Amino acid sequence: MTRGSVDQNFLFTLGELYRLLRVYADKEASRFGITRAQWAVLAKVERSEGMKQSELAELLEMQPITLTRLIDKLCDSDWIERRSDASDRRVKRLYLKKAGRQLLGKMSGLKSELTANALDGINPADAHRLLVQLETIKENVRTAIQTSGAEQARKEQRYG
Amino acid sequence: MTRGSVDQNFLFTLGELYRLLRVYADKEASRFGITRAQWAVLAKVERSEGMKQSELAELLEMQPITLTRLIDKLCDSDWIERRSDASDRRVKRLYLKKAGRQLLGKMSGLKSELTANALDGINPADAHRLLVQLETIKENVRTAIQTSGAEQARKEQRYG
DNA sequence: TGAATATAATAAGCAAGCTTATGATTATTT
DNA sequence: AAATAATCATAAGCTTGCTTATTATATTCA
Repeated sequence: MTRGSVDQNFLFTLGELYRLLRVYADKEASRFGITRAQWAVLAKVERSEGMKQSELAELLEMQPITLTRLIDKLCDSDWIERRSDASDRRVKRLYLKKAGRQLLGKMSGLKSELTANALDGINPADAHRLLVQLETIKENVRTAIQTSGAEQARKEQRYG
Repeated sequence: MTRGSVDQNFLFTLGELYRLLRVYADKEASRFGITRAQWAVLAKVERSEGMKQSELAELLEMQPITLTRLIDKLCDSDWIERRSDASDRRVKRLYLKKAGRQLLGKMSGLKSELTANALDGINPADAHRLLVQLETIKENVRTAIQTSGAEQARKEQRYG
């Protein structure tokens, strides 16, 4: 099998899968009164409480302002809270509140269920390899974005 | 390696990768005056000209109205055209125009380049397997969405 | 010290998804 | 034949991404 056939599909297939998965996860998560996007943020906060918003945005590969608005909603629902940093008054640090911790507890089974349904028919070893490959690709794309940005800057400097 | 570790990551990792890939592809596609979303539509039209909008929306896993707006832009740019169906006057069928065909020609190298950069370090056999797995997962999720919808309807009928 | 620069969070406005609703047309049923 | 249901494209309004700009605060360095 050549790379040609992959060329034709990888980029767009991933987009289509993402759309489906979003619909699916949103639908299931809505039973808990939360969206998939908010859930992703809440789950990351659980894994590393006390982070700055800017750090969290980087972990989630999203822009700070995008995160700000998601956090607004999580705070409105009393699942997390912003606490001002003592030594740097620009910074807000994020902490789970009791209701947030309880919600995550209730939702832990859902994530397993969604993942299991999505990966149905793929054996655990393959599933693991798949995940590793997705992480590799993430890293590649991150690098490519930086490289193409640098390329751009270089050209602008030369020709601008 | 157990499925547990995959549980913790698959769902959200895919979302993060999608976001990165979107930024990357949009950035590169913008050199051609097109967005990633429009490009995906244009490429599908190329592969099967004469499709109805509703068929295309299904192929792209997107809502008809979402597609309508993307098509509006592709038509504005004179890359494709809507032609009314002779036997069913509700239907519009989509055809590439000359400029669209030319644009796709110019962009064919870009798709290969983006894919190659993203899949750097993954050998062709693995890349192929990855793509097959993504298609499997797409099918699984499509099924899961339908199933959970049916489940819902059944419950509503029973308890509503 | 004080001015320039960098950083954290937010804001405003655009893009492209979604759901729900509507009008036009076609298909089906009675 | 008429009534009912289904389908196609579109519309309006919401969400969650993005970019670019603003405000407050920290840091650097001359």
